[in-house]
Amino acid sequence: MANQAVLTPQGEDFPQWYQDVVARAELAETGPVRGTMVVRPWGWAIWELMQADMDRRIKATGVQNAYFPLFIPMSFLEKEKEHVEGFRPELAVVTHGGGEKLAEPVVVRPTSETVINHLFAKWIQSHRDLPLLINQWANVVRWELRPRILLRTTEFLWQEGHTAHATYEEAQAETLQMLEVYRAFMEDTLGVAVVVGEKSERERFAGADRTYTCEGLMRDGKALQMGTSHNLGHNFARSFDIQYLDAEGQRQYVATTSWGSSTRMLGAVIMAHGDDHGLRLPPLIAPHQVVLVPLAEGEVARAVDKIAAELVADGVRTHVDSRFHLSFGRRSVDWELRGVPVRIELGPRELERGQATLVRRDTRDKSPVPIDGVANAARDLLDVLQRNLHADSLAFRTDHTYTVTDLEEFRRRIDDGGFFRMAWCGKDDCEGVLGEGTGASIRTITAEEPPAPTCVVDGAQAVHDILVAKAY
RNA sequence: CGGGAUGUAGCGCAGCUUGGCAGCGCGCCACGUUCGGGACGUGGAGGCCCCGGGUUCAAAUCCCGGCAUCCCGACCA
Repeated sequence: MANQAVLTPQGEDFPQWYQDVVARAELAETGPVRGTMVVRPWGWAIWELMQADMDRRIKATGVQNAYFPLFIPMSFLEKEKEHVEGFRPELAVVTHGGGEKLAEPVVVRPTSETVINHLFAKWIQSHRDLPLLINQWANVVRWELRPRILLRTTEFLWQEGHTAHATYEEAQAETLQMLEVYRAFMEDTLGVAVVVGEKSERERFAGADRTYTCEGLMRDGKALQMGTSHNLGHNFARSFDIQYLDAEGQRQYVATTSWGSSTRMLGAVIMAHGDDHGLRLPPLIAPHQVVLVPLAEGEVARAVDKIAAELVADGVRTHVDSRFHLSFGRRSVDWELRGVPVRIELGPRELERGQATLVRRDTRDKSPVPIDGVANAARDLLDVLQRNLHADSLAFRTDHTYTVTDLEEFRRRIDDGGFFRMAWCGKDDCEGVLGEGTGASIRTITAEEPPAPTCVVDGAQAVHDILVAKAY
């Protein structure tokens, strides 16, 4: 009891309860170099399921996986002016190799537009080579000043998609298609309700024409960017001279896109679904979907094994916790902390009555179920949980989205967290004013009508509906 | 790079003011009793007190210098 942490969200800048869930669910820890992360087996097992699901969705759009180098010549980055200016402050630069000072420093990739576009220029000759749709799963390094475990780490693992198209319009369509892939993944697989929208100019990816984002709302009221999709227009094509011969025999620049999602999503799942008892995992990404906890060895354990076999036969990821040297309470709470969606507990008295206890992690409700039907009941519960977590997340976001028409009201309430929906004229100055002293930024520009006719900042004609929040 | 703090057992910390045997909780190991929501008892293992220098009979403790990490700002998937 003494060491039982209270995981109540603090509403602080970086809440202790989040760190507690990460640590006590044994998901990840900090590496030896500032800001690096170690993903522990349980966290990695979750990540693998997320990765497999995302990978399947990406490939379903016709994208192929490939792999590109970790080291990029500095000169590659310098080819795209905005790009290098955007990333320079957070580059890890290698100056020595093989005991010698390098003639040209190489950077550890912060993202791979430059090296991939360099190769695109070689690979693309004809309009028949287009579209070229590539994705890579890789680790990248950004020397962030303020790392946060899983949410912003110096090194992180992600997928980055890079595509080249014959026209700007096709690139735009690809950008939006991948945004939709992300949205569907976040909502259907992770159970996190997200807002999709475009980024403002100052939030845009360095080198992009247009940047789109999926923003989730975390339990502490802060927004988190969970995936981005960029239309890079002809910017990189010109810098890297990626041209093709069109059907009329004319040389044309391609239009490119890039889009990415990272291990940050693991942090997002914790922050969006975690509660005072630890992690709550959507069944689709739960390494164990059902854990069975027998109270005793012998007859009870054998009955549990039989239920487990039924579940396995049904394709349910099942685990039997036979750590009899630990108390029942410990075994039970362990899986709760780790977020396992459904538990089946069976004791000797229950066995006599022909019943087992079915426990769901989302609500923590327990119910007695006949042993004969408990495997089916557990399997059915998985679908219920998957939907319920999303419903919870959506309800939370709806409850914490406020329309404001007055700048003072916004300033007064922004610290309480949530999305603030408002009308905006689109001017950079006004965005600056919004952020001043509030620490908030425009998270998305949605496709909806502005909620008021005039900009909340300067009273000019409003052209955008924006969502503003504090963010990670 | 500015402001604040901290480095002591695997983890979390006390001890420092006022120098005098290296401590506590958790975890770990052994045995026993337990096991329906983070069990208990007994016995054990585990230390470059961040690093370097200085003061002193004596330094985790005082002084000087360094390094590292964390928190708060600016930057960011």
